[in-house]
Amino acid sequence: MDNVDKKLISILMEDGRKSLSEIGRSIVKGGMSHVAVSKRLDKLVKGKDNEKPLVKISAGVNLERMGMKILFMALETESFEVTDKILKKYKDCPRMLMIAPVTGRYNLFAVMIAEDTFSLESILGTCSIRTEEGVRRSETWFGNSPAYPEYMPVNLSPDKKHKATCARTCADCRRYASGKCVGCPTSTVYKGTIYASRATEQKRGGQRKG
Amino acid sequence: MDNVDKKLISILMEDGRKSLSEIGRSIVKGGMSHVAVSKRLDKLVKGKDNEKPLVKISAGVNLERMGMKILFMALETESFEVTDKILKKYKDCPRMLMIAPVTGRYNLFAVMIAEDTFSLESILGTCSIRTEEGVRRSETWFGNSPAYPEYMPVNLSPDKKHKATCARTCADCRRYASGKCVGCPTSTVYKGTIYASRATEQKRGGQRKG
DNA sequence: CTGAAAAGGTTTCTGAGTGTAACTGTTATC
DNA sequence: GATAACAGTTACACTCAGAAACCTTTTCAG
Repeated sequence: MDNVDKKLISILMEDGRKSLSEIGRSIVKGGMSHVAVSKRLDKLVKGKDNEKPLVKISAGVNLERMGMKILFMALETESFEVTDKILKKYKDCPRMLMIAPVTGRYNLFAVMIAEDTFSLESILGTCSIRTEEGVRRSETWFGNSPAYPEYMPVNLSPDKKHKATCARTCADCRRYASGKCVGCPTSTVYKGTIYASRATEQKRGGQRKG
Repeated sequence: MDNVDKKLISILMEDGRKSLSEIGRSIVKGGMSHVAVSKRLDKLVKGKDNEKPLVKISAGVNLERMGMKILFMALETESFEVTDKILKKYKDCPRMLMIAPVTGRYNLFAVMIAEDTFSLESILGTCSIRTEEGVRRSETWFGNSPAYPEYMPVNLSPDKKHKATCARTCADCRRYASGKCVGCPTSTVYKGTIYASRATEQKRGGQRKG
């Protein structure tokens, strides 16, 4: 990975859909052919066999405009096994923004998001990592959307075919029943409007095929 | 933003450069024309006048493959003014991964990255937020790259024309002089290989124009 | 309740963008 | 010094994507 690759990544950070030809025009003095840009990008995005690619081009969502609330969690787990189990279980949760093992007064850090502060409370008190077996203690901090980055990957259309990764059922939850929590976006009973749901089905006009 | 938009974002999260035609084929049953997909994407990515766009398509870098180390920082500042000043000053730092005001035992949270643990120590002890005026106390946690997300936006080719956002000069720093810190990626004296530098200039063969 | 405007979609057309193949010039290696 | 690997080029055929014109449904003001 040389400076040209780094410049390429830098350009694609600004606009991930910029055309190869246009990138070629601005990546080096005098320009570079779209074929050369394509070859470089392919190597970065596809990687070698049995290796994770170095780069991924992906859509991010503006958390502030979505009105998302954020939750920082520091946790102490009993063992590596517990940490591993939690990592596996929660990394596909559509509310997870970041999860990382650390060293210090705690050994696991997680950043999660929710539609509103009520749902955030539910995540915290009822259906989340903090209440997992093997978690000794935890500390949390609330916030509005972060100042940086403005855009984060959030799966707004999670698969509803499978059970929630946290293995909990909103339908049986008192918080959900009392209307204090919009529920899990992976469940069919989800009531919010941020993630895909019945509430956000298409309504306005549009010509159907034919 | 309806469920089709959410599906669109979801598809672009997997591959931000997928062609509009291909997206059209998979976004709804029976398919959708590339023109319709384009109109939707335009609205999401460009937004209305005077409004931040909802979506940004961007390149992310695999932190683990880059061997990045991570630093979680919780800080207590004296006032909103101090917090604001720090946010403005540090949000463009190429080592910043996330920075967010919070409520709780601390009122500011930051996640930063470094090439190695020595440089991480420098960030912590010498040239970073923790040592800013108006910061009462802080707590930090070290870690390797996060389990999720695998890809994060990191500006590998930061502008070297301007002064470092933190307004410090590596050339005068003892840590830098003694070889314990690779220095700031925005400076011309940067010695690391992760961000763009003289050490990562192109060397191998290549046909030049003509 | 009615008609215009807005929203969302379609088809068609055309220039711009992209993948493949063949080839050229450097650099590293044995 | 020959050779392989690497990084880039041009040429060409095919695909993609923006523009324009038009269709259908929904919303909303009067």
